[in-house]
Amino acid sequence: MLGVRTGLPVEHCMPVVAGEMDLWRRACGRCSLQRLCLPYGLDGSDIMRLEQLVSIDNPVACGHVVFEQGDYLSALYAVRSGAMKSVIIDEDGLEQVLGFHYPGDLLGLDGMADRQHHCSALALEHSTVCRIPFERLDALLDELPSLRRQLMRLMSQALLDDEELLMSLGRKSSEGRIASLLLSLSHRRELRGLAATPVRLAMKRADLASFLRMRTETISRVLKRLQVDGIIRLDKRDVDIVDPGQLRAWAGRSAWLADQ
Amino acid sequence: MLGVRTGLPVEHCMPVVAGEMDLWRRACGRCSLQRLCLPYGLDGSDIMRLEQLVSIDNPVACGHVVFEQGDYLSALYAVRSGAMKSVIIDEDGLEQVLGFHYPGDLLGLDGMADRQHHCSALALEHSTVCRIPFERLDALLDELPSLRRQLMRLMSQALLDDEELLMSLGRKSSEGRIASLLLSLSHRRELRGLAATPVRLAMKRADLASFLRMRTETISRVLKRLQVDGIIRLDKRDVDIVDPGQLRAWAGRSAWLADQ
DNA sequence: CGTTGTTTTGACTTTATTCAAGCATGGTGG
DNA sequence: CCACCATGCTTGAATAAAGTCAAAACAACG
Repeated sequence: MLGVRTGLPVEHCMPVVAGEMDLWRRACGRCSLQRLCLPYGLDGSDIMRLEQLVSIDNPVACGHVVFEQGDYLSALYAVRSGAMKSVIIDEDGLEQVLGFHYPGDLLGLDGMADRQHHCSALALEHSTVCRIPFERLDALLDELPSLRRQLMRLMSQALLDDEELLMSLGRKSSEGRIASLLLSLSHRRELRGLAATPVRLAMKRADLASFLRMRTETISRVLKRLQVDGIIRLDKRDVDIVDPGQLRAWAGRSAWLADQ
Repeated sequence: MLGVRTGLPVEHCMPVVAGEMDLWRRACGRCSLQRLCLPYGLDGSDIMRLEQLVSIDNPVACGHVVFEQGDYLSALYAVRSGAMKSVIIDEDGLEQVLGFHYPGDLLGLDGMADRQHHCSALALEHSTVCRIPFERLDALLDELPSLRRQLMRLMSQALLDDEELLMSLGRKSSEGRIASLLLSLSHRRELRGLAATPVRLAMKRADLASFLRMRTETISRVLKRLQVDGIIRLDKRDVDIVDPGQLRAWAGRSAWLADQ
């Protein structure tokens, strides 16, 4: 049903649960993304209480926003299907991509400190999100220790992810950065029960460039080089990882020597 | 007392409370860093309960570690005086600096997900830290909603800080990155009630280089350029910000143009 | 089927890195 | 107390990697 509704290819419909009419409110308990998302670690009755706050928003069309930088943070969001990016627009109006987000990822965590969104989240393709009203979540956190723990785990994990990004941006050549990104996208597919290898890039080259701090031309050239070397096979936005070993070698190879 | 004990210049002794003998256990309630740290937002009796877990560790000598990458996360730490850096050592043994930390900053947040430290924290100068045993903190979080909220605020803020760093690494020329860092260090001084301008760099050039993803030679050259332009005055590790306006201009100036 | 937006390619330039010395500084032991 | 060594910092010249600009090729969409 939802699958039909969203009209997405099968791999983007992971969180769909078949059956009843009003599954909107009871989505978490049956959602296949549970273990990546807020419900992980909760027992049955706790999940039911969580479900009572969560609502599934209207689908978001490609290019449309879920929330905007500067918005009052009235809710957190979880990606349910599709793919999103988070961006910051600076004073000069330039866009910086901060991350790409897939089903199960929580959005808005960076705005909890001052109840304000510091980045915008927008869909890279037709997507759906779950809305988790913040006030009610905040109240529930004091009642359900396991929910509190899981949210903190997710925040801690987000910090870790940022560190990993910082690491790869810091030490790697442009091929290394692209290699890292491709491996990361591939790994995220595996976490969601999908095949590791044909990775579809939902974002355009300019988004990749912004995220990896390079120019679109460089992205293009590096992808080409990786293809020529027989490491990937590239067809528009579909990347087939032919030689994961060599890709990992690139990702691990530090561009610079140590200083100390 | 503590001030004498640590033998630090006055500005590094911010959290010191004068008077009684065993103030170790009652430090939070009187600590001048309260509003930057865990106790913020707690009422008197809650602070007392927090204090019961917090202990002040032995001073850490310059270059020594508080915890090491890979260690079991038995506690979080708060910087009490001095300055620290957090680093990750990768497979090849190369060190990447992830951040610099000042009194009131919480360390170890990125390891809460899997109860394991993912980076090492070491002192850049003689420093003291407060130790917050994780098990007991975790238990207390379920009892004190305001503590739970403050910890989440701090984690959210840490995410925001990472985003800001990613922004500046992404868009700025090498002068811009150094300008951003100097302004950030200066701002942190202000947050702690110190004068904005003479900023002392507790870290060596190699640390700055690793953090800002450049080479020590480049750091050297850029600092020189900023001095020649009359924006800063540099004396070894002391930086006097002569023209904050121009420094901000550099920090804000994007190195690259937008794409689309 | 033309208009628009995205991606690729090529020639050229800039910027930061690399390599190689040289200069301070601070601590140690003779 | 001073020579000496280790460490950290600076400087200069050559190099390479990635950025810029311009244009063409390609895909998508109405």
